[in-house]
Amino acid sequence: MQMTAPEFDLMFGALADHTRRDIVRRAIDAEEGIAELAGHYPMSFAAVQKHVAILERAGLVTKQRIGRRKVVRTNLEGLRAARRLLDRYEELWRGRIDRMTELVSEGKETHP
Amino acid sequence: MQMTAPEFDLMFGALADHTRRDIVRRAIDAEEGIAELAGHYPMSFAAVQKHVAILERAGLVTKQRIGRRKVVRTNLEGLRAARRLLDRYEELWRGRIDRMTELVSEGKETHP
DNA sequence: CATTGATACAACCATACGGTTGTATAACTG
DNA sequence: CAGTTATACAACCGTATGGTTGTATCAATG
Repeated sequence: MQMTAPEFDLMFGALADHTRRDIVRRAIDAEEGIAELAGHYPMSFAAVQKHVAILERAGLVTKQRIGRRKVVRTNLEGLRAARRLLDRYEELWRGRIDRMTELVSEGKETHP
Repeated sequence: MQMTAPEFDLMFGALADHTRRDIVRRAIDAEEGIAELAGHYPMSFAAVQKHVAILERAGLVTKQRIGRRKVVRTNLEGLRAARRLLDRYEELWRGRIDRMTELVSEGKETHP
């Protein structure tokens, strides 16, 4: 699953809020509806609802209707997409170290 | 290195912008000053300078004076801190699967 | 079908964000 | 030390964000 820049903007933007990260964590167990989630935070139901909407737009959670509730569930693939980008940066870093090492040993390699 | 919620806010917030992610990527090689970085983007020098400041405040890059330039360098530890949080979420997910599996096999275990 | 419970959505407010221009400071160079 | 280069910072502007309250929809229940 290949992500575009604006999708990453949404994803990291969604993760840049403590309440939303906590919702992601809680929604891993996929047990609570929005009203239940809202009970954990010192803000209105509507505010939490907006947070969930932002997470949903970012692809980090989905909502599933169960009875009259809508249970919020974390989307593992979304989390993985974000993590993979950070992995890529670390790979680039490693590549840089490799290039530096190669540069240092170049003398040896070209003049054995 | 243990991070607090507001630090993660800054970190993910900093990553929630395409230009800033690109600066992080470029700064892995730690070769360019701010003016050189600014050359890559369709915006003013001051705008790029502000982006770098945001990345610096988030602990994702550092600046090192070299001559009259200030070379921007990505801070690997910052990237790792963000990645580790996402890793933790995935572990929680795995734990949930384990608990579910355990629950399912419980019948077998208790009545062999 | 009227009521209750859970969610959705619009309007509004204060503050933060991404960009601009302009001015000031630091460090090399002649 | 005068001039140039690279960076810093303040002021400003439009828009997005995080919160509020109020109203509307939708599903289960008596």
